[in-house]
Amino acid sequence: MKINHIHDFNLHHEDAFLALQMELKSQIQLTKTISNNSLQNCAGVDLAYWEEDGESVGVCSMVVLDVNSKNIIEKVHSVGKINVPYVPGFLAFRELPLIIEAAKKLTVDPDVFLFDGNGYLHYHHMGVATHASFFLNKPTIGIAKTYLRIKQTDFEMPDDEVGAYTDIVIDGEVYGRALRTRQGVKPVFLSSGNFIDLESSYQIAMNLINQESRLPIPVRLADLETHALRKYYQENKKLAE
DNA sequence: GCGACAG
DNA sequence: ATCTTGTCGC
Repeated sequence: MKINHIHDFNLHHEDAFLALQMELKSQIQLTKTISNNSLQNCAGVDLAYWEEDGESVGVCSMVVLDVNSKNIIEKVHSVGKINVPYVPGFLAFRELPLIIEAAKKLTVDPDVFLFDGNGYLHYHHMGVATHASFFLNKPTIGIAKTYLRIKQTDFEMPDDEVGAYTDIVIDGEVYGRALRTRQGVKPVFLSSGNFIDLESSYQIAMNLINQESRLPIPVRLADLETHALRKYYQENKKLAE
């Protein structure tokens, strides 16, 4: 698929990262409603890391699912050296290079991308799901497994029922939801990435939950895929020595 | 010094 | 994210 060129990553300092986040946050659009009926396919995105010759290496995999049949339409991935360290609030800068590289390999255009991480639920509304949307030009949704505490605001635990949620409100604004995707399992933290509203994000995410995981199927599959790919690359590395 | 900290 | 064993439950 075609990728927007909005900026490169030759900037490696937090103040530059912050300036870029402030610039992009003004372009976020969270009013669009997207119904499950209008959805054809949905992509899940995740990364895994390991060390190789003292360097950090990562693999990003995208799994595209047909929303109706729940069948896998396409799988792509990218591998490469990771040059940016993880800093809370700046995850996108670490993961985007491989995300973009993987997206370029897609032959289908997913209607929506689901990310392992936050979107609007972020210090500056610029989680990886939101930031990636500017490159992908597609609606994105963020699904984080642990809570990112913003302005000392804790989340309210939702009831232990499938689909139950509590809005995460900070300074009077709804950032996202603590969402119980499965009964008896810890909630996930849902937020819009971009080009979609929170309620649609919720409906789409819940429609992709099965008994396998608390994560939407495409994200879960991408998660499994990155682990399998890491194992594959590490074993090939050993064979090469 | 201590706690916080998406992945 | 990753390092790791057993263990409880469907």
